[in-house]
Amino acid sequence: MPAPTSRRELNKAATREAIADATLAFLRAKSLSEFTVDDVAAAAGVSRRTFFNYFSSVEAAVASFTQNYLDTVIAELESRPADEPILESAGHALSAVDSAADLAMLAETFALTQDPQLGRFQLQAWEECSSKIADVARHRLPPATNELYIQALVGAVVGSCKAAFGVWFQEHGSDISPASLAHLRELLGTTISLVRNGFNN
Amino acid sequence: MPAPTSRRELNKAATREAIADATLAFLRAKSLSEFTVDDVAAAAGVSRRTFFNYFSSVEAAVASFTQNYLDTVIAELESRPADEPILESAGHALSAVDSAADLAMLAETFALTQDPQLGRFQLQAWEECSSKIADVARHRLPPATNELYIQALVGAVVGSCKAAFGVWFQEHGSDISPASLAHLRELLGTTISLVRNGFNN
DNA sequence: TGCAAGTTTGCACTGAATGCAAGTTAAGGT
DNA sequence: ACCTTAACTTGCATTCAGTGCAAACTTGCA
Repeated sequence: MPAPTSRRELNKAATREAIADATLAFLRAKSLSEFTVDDVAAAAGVSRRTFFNYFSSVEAAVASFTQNYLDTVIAELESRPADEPILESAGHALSAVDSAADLAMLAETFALTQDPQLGRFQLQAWEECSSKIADVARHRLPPATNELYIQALVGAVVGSCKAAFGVWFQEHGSDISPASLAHLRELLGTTISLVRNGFNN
Repeated sequence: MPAPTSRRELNKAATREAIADATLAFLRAKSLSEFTVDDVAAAAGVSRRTFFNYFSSVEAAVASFTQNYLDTVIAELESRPADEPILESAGHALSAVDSAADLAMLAETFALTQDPQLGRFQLQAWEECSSKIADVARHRLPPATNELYIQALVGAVVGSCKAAFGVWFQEHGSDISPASLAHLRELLGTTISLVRNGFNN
């Protein structure tokens, strides 16, 4: 991936990250209603107006972390061989993304989901993810594949894996130790195979 | 269900419905940014402040339709015999709710989902639905059942059925004819059996 | 009838979100 | 190095969302 890295791009990316980070920092300390966009903008060293040039709300700023994580998984999925069974690819893609940073973020976003105001935006990130995965699936499955099959498959995979992450988070909180990660991978593996082989065991 | 129907309750329910209906009426004609809460409140014959006593936003008001539909399905699910296999119960519950009014609403909410601002709230309705179904499942499945199994199952069922509704809507739009409804039921049936028997056919 | 509890409303206030125009900064050609 | 152009940032002004509060009004009940 030859990043089209002009100076402008770099600045934008840095600003974007600064804003998102500042937002997250506030959320670690306070709830949504206890700080304002002005606070975040100031902390990120940027004007209020610039904040809104990057994100349409504080909620959207936090959701960017989840989006990043999910996009990474999707990139991983796309890089799998095209003839691999798609559920197997999914399993590998999920296992491949396990850097501490990524997963710590994901765990944190699960914690944030407790606030429905933030949860909405997280859900939307997953939804967008679903539609991107559906695109990938459409290209990988035989061309004549039923649209229902594709969409139901993606819905089931994403829905159940999200649930698996939820179970993991409920048990381990923000614990990112190797043991915890191994458990996560096991949960995801089990889930994928349930989807593959059916829930009627 | 002995409705605890005092006069107060009736008034509240009527007001709530009036507000939700007025909101929907505006959305049929205009997009979110083209009218205000004041407009809706006026149309519902209620003050702006009262609108907010019932719903925290226009988006939440529309989402109430989806919530109602999903709650109906859940009630149906709960009324199934406790020893019926749970995926079978799910299939029956989905088929049972097929009044034209309910499904027309559902189709409409799918159309509205195009606006992400509204979509977020719809997603949240589905999410709440998932957690309610998980409660039901926890009571129906053997007590020792793995939490992962429960959550993954519910995630898969809800995720794939939502997808099935999406496919149906994409093909039929707001067509509520018997033929269209038959097709919907077929799509849902196929989806449930995919979840039951696995996507790896 | 009359009191207690539940509801509606208006008012006031904070802060989100967006358009616009003026100021800054980077990119690329000369 | 200089200038032009396009991209980006900022401040300002405006509209409207959302909430707390207190005063009016309804309903439930003794």
